[in-house]
Amino acid sequence: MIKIVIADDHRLLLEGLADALSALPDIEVIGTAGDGSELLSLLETSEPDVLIVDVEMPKVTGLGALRRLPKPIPAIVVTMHFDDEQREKASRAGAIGFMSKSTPLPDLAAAIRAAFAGERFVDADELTEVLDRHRSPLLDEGAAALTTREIELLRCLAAGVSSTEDLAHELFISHKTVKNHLANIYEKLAITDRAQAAVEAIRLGLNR
Amino acid sequence: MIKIVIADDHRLLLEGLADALSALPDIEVIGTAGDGSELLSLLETSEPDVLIVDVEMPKVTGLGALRRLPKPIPAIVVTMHFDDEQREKASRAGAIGFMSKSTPLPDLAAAIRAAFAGERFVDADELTEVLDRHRSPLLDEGAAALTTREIELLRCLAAGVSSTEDLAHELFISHKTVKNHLANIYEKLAITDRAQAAVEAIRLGLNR
DNA sequence: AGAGCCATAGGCCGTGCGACCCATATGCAC
DNA sequence: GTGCATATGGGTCGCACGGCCTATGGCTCT
Repeated sequence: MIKIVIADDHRLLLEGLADALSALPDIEVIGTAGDGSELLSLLETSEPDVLIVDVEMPKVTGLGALRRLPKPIPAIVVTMHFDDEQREKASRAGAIGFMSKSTPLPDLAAAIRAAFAGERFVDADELTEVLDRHRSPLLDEGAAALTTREIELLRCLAAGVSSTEDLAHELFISHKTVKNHLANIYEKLAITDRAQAAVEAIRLGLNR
Repeated sequence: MIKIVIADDHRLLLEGLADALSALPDIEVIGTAGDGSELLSLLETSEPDVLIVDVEMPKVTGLGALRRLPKPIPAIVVTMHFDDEQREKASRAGAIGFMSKSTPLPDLAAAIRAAFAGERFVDADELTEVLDRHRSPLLDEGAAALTTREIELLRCLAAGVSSTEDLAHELFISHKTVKNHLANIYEKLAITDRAQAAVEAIRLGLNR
């Protein structure tokens, strides 16, 4: 029996989903929540095997809740509008699967079982996308355009060298040049500051 | 035959070491460098299997050079004064082994062979240290003292939420409180800004 | 009843940072 | 040659950030 908790602010969908999933022989809905904070307090007392979480919710969003799980629980993120950015964010917040709200129920059930088994659920759309991404080895659009100097700078960031002056000293250039390189990095990676740059640098494996 | 390059600013030690290692049947010293930038330019033309690098060097330090390797090469870091912080930094810069300059030659040779074989060389001191660290599961002194709220904040940072306003919105608190939490985190982890905090957060596994 | 920690909130100050400019030199492509 | 990208250096401006301080309410432990 797979114990699940569902969080969605659309009561109708929430209850319908709970009913439908409860009807399945191997799935038991042990709780539901209407927003992220409800979900979090619910998790203090119950221990589901899998979470079904809506992205868009009042108070604490689904992704916000995922980041604040007391301990990691496989989560499947559900959403209305599914663009790549959403998917990316969900993935980074720790979601193990992604589904559109228009996904047929059997597919969702399959995703739940896969998540329970510790597998990462991948739907067809995502699969092709991931394959595409890995074909040009791993690098996202912006990251591919990074120059060698920019990568060196990101390496330093990933190693904890963060101040302009330290970076300038480490790379033997003026602090002005450091700021120019940083600005270029921000634009290419679509980020705004060095904290995000450090995160990206590590995600791109530049800390190794 | 294991091809190695040695970088050390103490010429005597450098040459002595090169001679001694060359005398070994399975090791060939294909180049030496007196500082980090020499090392880097040397690596543009030659392809050693293993690097021996001194931490303290003029111009580009050993660790700085390691971070800027065109492609990853197993490196053994050598140093005079060997404290835990040095070791930690070296490890993060990508060093595969660490040795004191007082290490007997056969041990260094063993480390080179291990590095060449793709193994991670661990000397006795380090082994006990690592075991100690893993006994109290992984957390460094400061990290153990982090409160739940501080960890939530670090999670957000690791997820790319960096601005004070965004963090405040994500955690449903005032931006003043965010800054207080951040200041406490900085002190506990001995860092100075959110870029370093993001790096630490990921290192502590808070992105999962 | 006190001591201590945590989470919350606020004030003040100096400066580091990011946004937006421009300039120069080099090297590569066509 | 004329471009274009890269690496370097510079300037200005306004705001966000980090450092340092006080304060209050809730909670636990003694």
